[in-house]
Amino acid sequence: MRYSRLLLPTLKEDPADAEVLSHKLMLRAGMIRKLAAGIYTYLPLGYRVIRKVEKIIREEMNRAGAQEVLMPAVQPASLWQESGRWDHYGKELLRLKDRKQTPFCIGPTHEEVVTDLVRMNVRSYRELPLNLYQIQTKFRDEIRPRFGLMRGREFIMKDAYSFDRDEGGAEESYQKMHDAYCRIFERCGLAFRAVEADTGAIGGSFSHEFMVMADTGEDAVATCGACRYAANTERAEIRREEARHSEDAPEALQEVETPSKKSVEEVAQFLTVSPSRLIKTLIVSNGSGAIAAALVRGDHALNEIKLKHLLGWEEIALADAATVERVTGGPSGFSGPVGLTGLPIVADHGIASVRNAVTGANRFDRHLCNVNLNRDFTPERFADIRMAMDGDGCPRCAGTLRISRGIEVGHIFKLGTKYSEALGANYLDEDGQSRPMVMGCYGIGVGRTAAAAIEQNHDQDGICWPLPLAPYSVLVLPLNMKSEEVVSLCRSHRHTASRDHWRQRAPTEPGGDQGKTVRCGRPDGAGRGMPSGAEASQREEP
RNA sequence: CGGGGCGUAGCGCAGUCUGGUUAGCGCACCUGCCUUGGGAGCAGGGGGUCGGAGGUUCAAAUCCUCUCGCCCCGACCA
Repeated sequence: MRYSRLLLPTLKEDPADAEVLSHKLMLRAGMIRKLAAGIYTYLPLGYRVIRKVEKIIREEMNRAGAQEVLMPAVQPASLWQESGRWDHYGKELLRLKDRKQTPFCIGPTHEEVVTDLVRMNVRSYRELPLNLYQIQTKFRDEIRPRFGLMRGREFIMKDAYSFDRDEGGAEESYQKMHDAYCRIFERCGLAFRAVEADTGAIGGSFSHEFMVMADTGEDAVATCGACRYAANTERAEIRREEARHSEDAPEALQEVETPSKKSVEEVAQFLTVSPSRLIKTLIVSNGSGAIAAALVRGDHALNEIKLKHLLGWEEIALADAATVERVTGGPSGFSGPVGLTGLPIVADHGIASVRNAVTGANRFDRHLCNVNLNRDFTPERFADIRMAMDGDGCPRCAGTLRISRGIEVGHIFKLGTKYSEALGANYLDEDGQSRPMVMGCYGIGVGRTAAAAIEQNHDQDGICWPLPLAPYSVLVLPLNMKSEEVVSLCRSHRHTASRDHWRQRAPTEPGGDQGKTVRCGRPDGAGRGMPSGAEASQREEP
């Protein structure tokens, strides 16, 4: 491709609406343009990068024995009603009607469609295991699309679905995908980690996320320095420390005035105690009537997902002010466990060791001091319901957890029989018995992977693509247009140039910073992350 | 959906508070000259229904009302 013919609208300044680096650089390097919130056009350069990511994915998926298909983006509501997700998926599911008023949706994911396909066409255990994948545009009507390709509403995703005879087979399929994903992200030149994750709305029994480590990542990851344990903080377990009871003797309960001091910091400062002496009481609701109280230490944060699973709820949110007032008798900000009745109280393990604690008094501008477990209040159960923090104990070994940021570029789930049972995807085993297939599903955000590569590979001058993702591998740059020799050499090889070729042929050896870029908008292709490797000139090398 | 902010040329902005020339500036774009070993220079030029609708006024980018779009902070997720 001749550089001068390329549709490559570069910008010298950051567009005002771009926040993160990968978004800014992709816009400035002329790779993407926005059509609407979270909806982007891929320009020639950007699409080449996308295609390179896809190519790596295809090769590794095929190598792992998966077969490529392409399923419809528009899907009948009836299938989603059958799986039960029409009512549960929420507003992210873009729903529409055709001219006959039949309801449809635009696929945010394809468990329903692929399970339907398989139930109609696979009958025998002889046909299993089966793994089908596709690379396709998805639509999720995200509440807040942001950061360019990092969280779009329309986005390109590779999704794969495995079908096995039994749990053992499903675990093998899962492991194969795990390994394939590792190869894919390695080949993309990314520093990543596979971490244990929550299964979220997709459902299923366990899952791993593939995180590209980057400070701008939206997810927090807890990793152990001593063993291989790594988990999303949504899920990360915390080693239970032996409760170290303080030596302090329990003192008499005392109510104190704390005028307009609501937050932990305010109260701790006002009463001159450490935040770890406070016990936070959070009233949560499942949105359909159920409420519960959660107790965590003042210096800890509630993990709503852990609590949600513990309570067996489908949804969880902090209760609104009116609900808090109704169940505690006091305004929000002053809740406490003492005298709290009529709802389940769950306590984090961390509060077991707190003596003479400070809690809300369930009265406006009042807190209680010297609150003690079992004397003043008794939780119904203790559990791990808080967020892992830097320095917490690893649940698997004696090591310590560290928290870092990551971008979720891939997610694999072991689904079990959730969808095969709902939709009747059964097969006949060797004994002629009908059994539900055991499923897994596996996703990669293609555009997000490209964006993550930029977050991880850039310098002050622009994008430094890992070579396997670079839009072009060589930029031939004739530096002396007056020399017919130089010009004709460049012309004659511009279609066939490869890096190796140019190493042999070009009079000038590429510089030491191949694949690296110099600046956005520079005429040598720098800043778009095109390696400015080969130069043709007549100057003698020193 | 709650909270905050922004819509003026392709991009980045000024002008709006305090209504009043032909709506400006930088980059980009076009033409000519010149230049060409790292984002050239000089001269000239094109491009705006000031997000939209309604209102107030002799007069609206500017004031009022409504509306649409977009961005940021929280719950969702590849």
